[in-house]
Amino acid sequence: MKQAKISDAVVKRLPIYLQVLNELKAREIKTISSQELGSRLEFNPAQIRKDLAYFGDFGRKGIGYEVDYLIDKIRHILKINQTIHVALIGAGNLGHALCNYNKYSNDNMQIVAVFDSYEPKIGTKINTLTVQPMNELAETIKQHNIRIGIITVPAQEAQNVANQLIAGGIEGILNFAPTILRAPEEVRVQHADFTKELLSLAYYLNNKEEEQDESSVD
Amino acid sequence: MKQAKISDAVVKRLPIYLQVLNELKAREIKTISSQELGSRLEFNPAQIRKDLAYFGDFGRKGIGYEVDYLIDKIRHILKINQTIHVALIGAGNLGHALCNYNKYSNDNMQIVAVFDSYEPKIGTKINTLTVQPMNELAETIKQHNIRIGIITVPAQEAQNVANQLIAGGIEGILNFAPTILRAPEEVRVQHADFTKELLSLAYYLNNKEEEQDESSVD
DNA sequence: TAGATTGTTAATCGATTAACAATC
DNA sequence: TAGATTGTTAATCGATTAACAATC
Repeated sequence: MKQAKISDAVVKRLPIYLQVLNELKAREIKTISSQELGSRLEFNPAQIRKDLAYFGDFGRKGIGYEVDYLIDKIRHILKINQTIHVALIGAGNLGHALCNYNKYSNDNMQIVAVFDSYEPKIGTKINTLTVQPMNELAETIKQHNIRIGIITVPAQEAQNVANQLIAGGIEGILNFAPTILRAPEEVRVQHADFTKELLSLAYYLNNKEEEQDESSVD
Repeated sequence: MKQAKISDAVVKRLPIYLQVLNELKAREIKTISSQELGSRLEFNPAQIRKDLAYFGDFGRKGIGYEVDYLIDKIRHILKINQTIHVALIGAGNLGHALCNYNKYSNDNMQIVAVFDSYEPKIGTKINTLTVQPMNELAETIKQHNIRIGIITVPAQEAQNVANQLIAGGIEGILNFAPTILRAPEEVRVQHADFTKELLSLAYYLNNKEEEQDESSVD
């Protein structure tokens, strides 16, 4: 265990490990080696061992990692052993989708409040939650000890919403709007913009390795 | 212009550049330097110049980059000057959200068919599209020259859907299901799993730099 | 014990950044 | 011309991988 500063690359991989481990658990596999975990993920086994070793000695030489134990450790590292309260701003289709995801996932992120600025939506229900007006945001954040805000409003409104979240004392933002948000350093902003994923996917369509063509761009 | 092989890191940044450039264009800014683009994105200017220079000499010394011209070039690189046909599998809330996004975005990705395996959904409409049964997938891919498939089904069904897409001759998959998909090398799979983003966000909540605590994990 | 696999150090690889000649 | 900014080379930094002693 070192607890130097952990690189973003490592942190990004932890949820991936967790995902596979959960699948292994569901299949009642008790133990896994970095070798095998690596082959499932197409990751280098040494990388996996190194990533995990940043946080502790979770494995056993000659044996590997115990699935249940490792799940628990990673959940602990990611803070999802404790429940984290989340607010969602933007009660559109995407907002609905996220609320549903929420129901089924077994991590302890919980959307506890939904907001929208569009008058007719206020007071409507999403599952058990009632859509609230934006002017209740700051108060609700305090009341429910909300630490993360998810932004699912159109791009033009996103910065404004972000500002309100920040003013309300939020610690992290997951932004689905296709725009760059400005935020103070102490507020972590994560961009979950699938249009970017889709566009970079497009790049690879005609660029399958050797068939690259000097003149293609120009 | 070199056209060696371009690293994933570079390709990931192109859509980000495009996004900012589009915003600049909307504000009728004609020209931008790597310096200023960098300050908006908190990217290093040299990195931006280098990224762009992989694809051509798009800038002008002493001046910077012409916004319109650069947009056009990046769109070209990403292949979104041409329309790319997309199929969406899974007509839930997330599927609906993506179909709507589609309407508003100005890139030429177009969802031209929607599929679902759940009987009652088949024949219902999402905007102008009619939800089709899975057994029409392969045929429709060919008919409409569909190159990308978006998977928005539950995790347990995702691999099965992916297999059908692959069998149908798809070139790229954008997977929203929180599971690892197996696919042959020539099919590019991009994971757009926001649960992972959310989880890594959680990590940073209590780990704000110096307040890190040796004993916290153990 | 012999075989397997970890945790970790050292070597490699690749990506980012600094610096600067070229030039608009 | 003088000032600005590119494209690109060289230097730096960081992340990945190989290798192996420790040990279950």
